[in-house]
Amino acid sequence: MSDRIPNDVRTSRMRGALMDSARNLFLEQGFAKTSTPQIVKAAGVTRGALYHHFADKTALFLGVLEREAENVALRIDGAIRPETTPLDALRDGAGAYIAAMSVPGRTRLMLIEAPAVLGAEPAARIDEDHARAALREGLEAARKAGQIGDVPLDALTAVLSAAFDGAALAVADGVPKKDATTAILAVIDGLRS
Amino acid sequence: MSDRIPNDVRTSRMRGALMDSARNLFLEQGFAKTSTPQIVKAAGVTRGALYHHFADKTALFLGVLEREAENVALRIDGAIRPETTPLDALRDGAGAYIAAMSVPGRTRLMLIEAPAVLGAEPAARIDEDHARAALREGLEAARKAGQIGDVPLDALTAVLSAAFDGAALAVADGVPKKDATTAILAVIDGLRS
DNA sequence: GGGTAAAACATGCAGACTGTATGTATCTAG
DNA sequence: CTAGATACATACAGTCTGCATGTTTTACCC
Repeated sequence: MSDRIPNDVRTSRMRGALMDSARNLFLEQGFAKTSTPQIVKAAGVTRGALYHHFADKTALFLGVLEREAENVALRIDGAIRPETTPLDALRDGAGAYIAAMSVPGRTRLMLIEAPAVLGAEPAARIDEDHARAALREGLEAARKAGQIGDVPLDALTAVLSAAFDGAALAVADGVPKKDATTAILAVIDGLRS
Repeated sequence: MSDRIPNDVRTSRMRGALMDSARNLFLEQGFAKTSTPQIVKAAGVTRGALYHHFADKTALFLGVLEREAENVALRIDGAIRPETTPLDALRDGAGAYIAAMSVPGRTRLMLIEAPAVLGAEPAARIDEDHARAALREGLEAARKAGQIGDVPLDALTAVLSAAFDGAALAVADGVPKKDATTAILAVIDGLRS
């Protein structure tokens, strides 16, 4: 045949297709209720392909999750104007985070299922590499600028990150986005010293 | 045999034994990695008994979870002295919550797996009936007393509840309990108007 | 207190899923 | 062009969940 496809592009296409199908199904049904036969059927391939490219079902989930986290982090970075004060940057970032999380099913995927499927610490590590890193740097900058008091940074990052997640989940549960944003901003502003 | 046992006590004993075994295994291994054969083996009965008393595996999990949430709520209520101001009561409650959550595996069970297994809203409803109710009332009282500003209560409750959870999870992940408490108290104190 | 209905439990079975082992086609490199 | 590696398909073993069907124990009524 004349349609020779190099192995590397073949691989990346297959991995992409599997992750696309998996992402859609995970967003709709969640991880547990999505079976590998369903995923490969939606992608038009067989389970052999899946298990050739991913060690197991959770490895596929991990891949999906990392792409998702990157997209969220991108939207946050895009929302932060460089000339603002650290605390105002946090405020902007909070709004962008809530907005980015309003993609249907995304809160369940990233905030509910990821820790359950991968374990709390591995899931936190993914967040650590993306949105949470921005949060921690923001807090550090705010403290160096004297905008917030002397609170242990690791703990404060964890607590605030969870507060952001709570706001996003509340929105997904029907709380008006405006109210959730008001609440998060009240918490951030409260840190001001 | 002379050891006739009335059905109601038989039922409550069996349900209790199953929930005890399940709780231990869930705390150790998590929900997904705990099989019903394991649970009934630890309880010294068969799967028939389990499926006679519980509709399915998640119903058993629900029972375990409700008992756990009650115990946590009890410890919080016990820590709040009635004569304190609303905001100080919140501070005491926060400490008690973090302490109550330090039972090994409890954060994973209640904060990680419960939303994943039961869904975010049903899990929140359980919390709503226990610890979260106290939080909301505390916030309402603090606002009526003029201690905190005018922030939408539902949203603020959700955000703060998540912040508490984040503190408890951070402790389970190795953050010093003292640091986590400091961070949570900083957030609570920040609400003071 | 005997006997029937109902509840409590045990056993056996069907369907589905995950992960792996093995087979075949396609690509790569010398 | 050919040997070997890589990509994928097919087939299989083991395990799990939920249900259906048995057996035993308790409840109730005459």
